[in-house]
Amino acid sequence: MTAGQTARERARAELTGAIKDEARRQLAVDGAHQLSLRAVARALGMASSAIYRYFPSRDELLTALIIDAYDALGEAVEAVEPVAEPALWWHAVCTAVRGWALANRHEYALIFGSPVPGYRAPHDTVAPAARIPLALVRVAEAADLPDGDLPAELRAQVEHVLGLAGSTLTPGAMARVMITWTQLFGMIGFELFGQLVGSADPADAFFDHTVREMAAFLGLRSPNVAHAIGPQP
Amino acid sequence: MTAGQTARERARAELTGAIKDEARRQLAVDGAHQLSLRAVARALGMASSAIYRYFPSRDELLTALIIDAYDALGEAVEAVEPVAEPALWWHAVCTAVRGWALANRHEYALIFGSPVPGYRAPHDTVAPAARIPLALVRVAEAADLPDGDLPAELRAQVEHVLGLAGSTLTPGAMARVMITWTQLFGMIGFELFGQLVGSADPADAFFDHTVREMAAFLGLRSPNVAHAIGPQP
DNA sequence: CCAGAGCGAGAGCACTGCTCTCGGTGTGCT
DNA sequence: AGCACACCGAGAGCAGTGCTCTCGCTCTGG
Repeated sequence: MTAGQTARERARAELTGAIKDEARRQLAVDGAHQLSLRAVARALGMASSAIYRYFPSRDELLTALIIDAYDALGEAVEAVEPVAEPALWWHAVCTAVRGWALANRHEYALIFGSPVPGYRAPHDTVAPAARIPLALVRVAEAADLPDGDLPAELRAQVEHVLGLAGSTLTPGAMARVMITWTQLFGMIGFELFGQLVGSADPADAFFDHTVREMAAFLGLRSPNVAHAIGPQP
Repeated sequence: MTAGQTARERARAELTGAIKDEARRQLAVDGAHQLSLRAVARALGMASSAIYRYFPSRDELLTALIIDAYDALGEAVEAVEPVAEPALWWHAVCTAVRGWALANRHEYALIFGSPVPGYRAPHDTVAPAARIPLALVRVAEAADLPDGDLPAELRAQVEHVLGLAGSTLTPGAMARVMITWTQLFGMIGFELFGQLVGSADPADAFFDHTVREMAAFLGLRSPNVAHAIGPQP
């Protein structure tokens, strides 16, 4: 894939990657707020102004990191191997999301926390962002989920989403997937941002139980042999 | 209430309030990231160094704003008048939360988005933060919710929370309240932070439907349906 | 082989949070 | 009433930031 590139192009791609890597390193340590272009340049031994040859602004660098984070999370989720029993598969996918979030909390905060710059350009991020809910849809499709009554307006929206996703789910089932989707990220966000500190502070048990409850809400049959296969640490 | 205060104390309280008001104004316009102590001082016609007589750092100012925001949201939620039918009351409370969030999105992002400074001091904020989940608990107490099976570890946590909240709910019901709590804020956060942009973008219908579904999940009878199916533990 | 695009470095601007010092002023105690 | 002291506002200053501009050097396509 690097064939046909001039030396300059290769150097540019390499340096772009190095800048992102260093930025990601600082992001993981100090958070998005502390990320400084000058500090990145300093760590790379280059003048701060040279960074602007690769990223026109700090926000553009952050946007690039956001897209990469979406992709990393998407890959982590898609790496979950399908299991015949949808409830178990569901549990594995949810656990993968949480595991990635806990392991990369600043990157998670970058994509699911409050938008850091004035406003994010949504169009570059919407495609990689869709990978995670799509993974949830794939699990749901493996089960035979009942439909459900939906108000007309919502039904139209959901059917449009079904078209985008190329999914065979019924609108009622898709709506429930969307509900569990928001629940999952709400719970993980609360855990990461300290909102559970007074209640379900070590959130493992709460997370595990909630995922099961949401699976039941979705319509996935819950495997009552809980001790057979436990959650991955 | 201002009796017994010296002129200096009154002036100090007044200026402290003025600083917070101006900061809140800038927050609402530009977001937390853009909030600048110097700009606040400039707007108030004072030297930037004088601000530090009232707030020792920018983060302290933000923390004060966070606590105020929690209280404002708490008041908005507690201002919801109880209704005899719990499902309706529930709906009103959830709608109040969303309404406040939409009307004060930067303040909402400040408290429920990613923690802006290195790390926030949690202990000053945990008390006002508890007002919102407590309001949800109060609604749940008005209904006769069934219990549910809980793993031992989670059950212990939930019972501890019940003690803190002084609630008469069963552990199973309390756990479901916590699940719906995280769902509610996950959904609102997704709407505010643009995560629903490709799917349920005008989120009114989705929100409305989800609140009803979560009420049914909780065990509140839906007012429009004769006898909704209760949750299955 | 050479014009022009790409590139790195440095200086510089306007801004930030924060500190320190310096006078003036209101306050509580004697 | 007088006074010591804590409090307060202003200004200068430090270190850091994002970003721009200009200057030479180098690699590249024609």
